Amino acid sequence: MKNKLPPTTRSLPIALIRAREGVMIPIREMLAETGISEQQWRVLRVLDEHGPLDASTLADRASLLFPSLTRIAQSMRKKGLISQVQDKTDRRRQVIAITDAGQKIIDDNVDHAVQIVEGFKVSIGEANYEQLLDLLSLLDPDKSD
Amino acid sequence: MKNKLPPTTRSLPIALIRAREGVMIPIREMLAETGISEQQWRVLRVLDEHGPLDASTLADRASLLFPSLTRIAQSMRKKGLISQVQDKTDRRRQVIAITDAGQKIIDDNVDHAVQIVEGFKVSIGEANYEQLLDLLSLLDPDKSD
DNA sequence: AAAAATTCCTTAACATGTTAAATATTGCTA
DNA sequence: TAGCAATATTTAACATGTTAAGGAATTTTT
Repeated sequence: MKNKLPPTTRSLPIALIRAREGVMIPIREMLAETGISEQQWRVLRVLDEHGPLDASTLADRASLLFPSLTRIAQSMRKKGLISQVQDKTDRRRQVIAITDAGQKIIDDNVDHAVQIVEGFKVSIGEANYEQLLDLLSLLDPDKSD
Repeated sequence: MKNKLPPTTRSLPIALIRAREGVMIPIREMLAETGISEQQWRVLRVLDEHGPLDASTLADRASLLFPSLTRIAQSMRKKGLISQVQDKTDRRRQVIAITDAGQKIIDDNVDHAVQIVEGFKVSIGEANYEQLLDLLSLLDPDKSD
């Protein structure tokens, strides 16, 4: 009656959690010094990459659920890391942009972040690294799937 | 000054989150019918697989942080899915075991769960599936790393 | 143009993630 | 054996994940 399922050590959801734990260790170390969370870092990176965005698009690109983004945006506004203004043509939309203070956090940590990424490539091998990203994207619900 | 970092679409932490989202969709559907959470399902599966365990080992194998397990175990006890007794030789330890009611949830859903796993293998290819698990284990902090 | 449906965002409520502090038990050491 | 360190678990506090409900603005329908 047992053993129909793969052992938990070979379970895809658990493997994804564990891999994420491993990946986040050095990143958390970096962010601890800056005083922002991993999610806030993602918001800043997406805004840096794409420029001002409406909240929906931002949440989507930063892989945050909408209610989470609402709260995170509130605290980031208080810290002065982002600005948020109503869109003039569609007043339902909130347009969020990175501020100078937010940009400074990105700039101050880019080198360190690049170093961390390089560390992963060295640790598991560049080819494995790229292939892992390819395989993961196969599971991404927003892509071909 | 930009573009030192990979684009967020090619970021390993974000790719791991998105992949997990995709993987969890059919599993959440299954669990919604049973009334237990994804974490509670992991606890049941680990207990089914290994038998009674002390809380530390259980948390480790279910990839849960200790405080999370404490709360989850409380609610699972209330539901009658697990039992929890003090270890007699070391009264600091709490030994947690699956109950008949908990076992029934596993038994009632094994076939569905197996189907979901098969779905992933078909969707991305069996070889890719196995290789993905191998690559993910390279990032697991509790393993070789 | 008024009513209904849709879209975008916020709020609410509860579970979990995360870090730190507190508690209880055991083991070690002077 | 009294006292201190180490271990196992719980509790606390706050951020985030998750689902559902609510509110405001826009679009669609009639």
